[in-house]
Amino acid sequence: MTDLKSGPNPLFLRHDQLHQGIELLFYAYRDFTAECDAVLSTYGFGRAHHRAIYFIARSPGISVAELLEILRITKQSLSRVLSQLVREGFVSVEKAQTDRRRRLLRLTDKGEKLEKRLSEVQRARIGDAYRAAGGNAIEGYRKVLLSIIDETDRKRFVE
Amino acid sequence: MTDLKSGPNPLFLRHDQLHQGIELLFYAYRDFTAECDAVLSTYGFGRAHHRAIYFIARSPGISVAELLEILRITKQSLSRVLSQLVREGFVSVEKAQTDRRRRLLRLTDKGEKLEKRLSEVQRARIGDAYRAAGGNAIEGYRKVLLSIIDETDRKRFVE
DNA sequence: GCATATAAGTCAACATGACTGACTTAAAAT
DNA sequence: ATTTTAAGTCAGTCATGTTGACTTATATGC
Repeated sequence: MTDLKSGPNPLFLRHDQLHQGIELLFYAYRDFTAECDAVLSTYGFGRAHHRAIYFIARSPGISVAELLEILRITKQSLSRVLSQLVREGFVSVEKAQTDRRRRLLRLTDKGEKLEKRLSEVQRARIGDAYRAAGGNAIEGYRKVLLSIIDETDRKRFVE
Repeated sequence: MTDLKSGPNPLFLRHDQLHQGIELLFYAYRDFTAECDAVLSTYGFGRAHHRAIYFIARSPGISVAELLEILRITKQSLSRVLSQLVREGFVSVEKAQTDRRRRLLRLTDKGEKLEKRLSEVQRARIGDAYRAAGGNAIEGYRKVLLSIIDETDRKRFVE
């Protein structure tokens, strides 16, 4: 495994450096999601509900199709959690004015309360990490994760 | 949401900056795992098999208890995938010499072949991202993710 | 206006991966 | 000899993902 040089790129990466990067992502995701999972379970919800709630909160009035694109799951999978969230009064649905086939999703007051609670937990964790790592590191974190993401979805992060 | 200053910490973080950090992690994890999932499904395996294979490869001779600590799942969940991997000849088990209750796990040649294939996919993705982001960014990525991880597990990354 | 395409929802069936709690077995430690 | 530990197992449950086929309503293009 003692790789030698490989081309003009000055950035030489050993396997163990790459594995460290892989494992950091695994452990961070594991711990990042665990906290909210605990809150959600007290509502009888799971991670799938959280994802729906989260992205509806970011884009009030998002359509079902748009949400499916973000989550990359099947209509059936989303429909299960979505109809549960609507039935229990966390999410409201209204027909779009221009295209009345589209159903636009919004959080109700009850939904917003839950969303705030969950987002506070996550903002606290990432905020603490950002502060511990420092401003320079944040930019690096963003750059690397953005490059990991499929090219088609990177445009979601233009500011 | 136009927060004003908050204390002596010079690093001021707006909600939308934190949400960007949260979403980067979501999309990156989604895309990072998707590629391997496709390979695994051709073997009739899932993500859980991959995680076992991956960490056995990193620590040949790891015990079941150690693996459970890393994955933070129940014995039953691990046992299902592990016994499947052993039955199909991807993982071998031997009793520890000193403590014969402990079962030490190793990849077989067949298991190593699969592991190499999966790791190559992941190393390529993270390697490309590292190169695209640059050496400085890598350090930032590491710092932030390390701070997201539960304190008890950070020691896994001392070099 | 009619044919086609699209957005959404639904039904049935299934796989995977997580969980709990209780129990067994073997071996180590006290 | 008793207790603790490591591992495995049994039985049942739940959440979240999948597929494929079908319906309904609406929009769009000819």
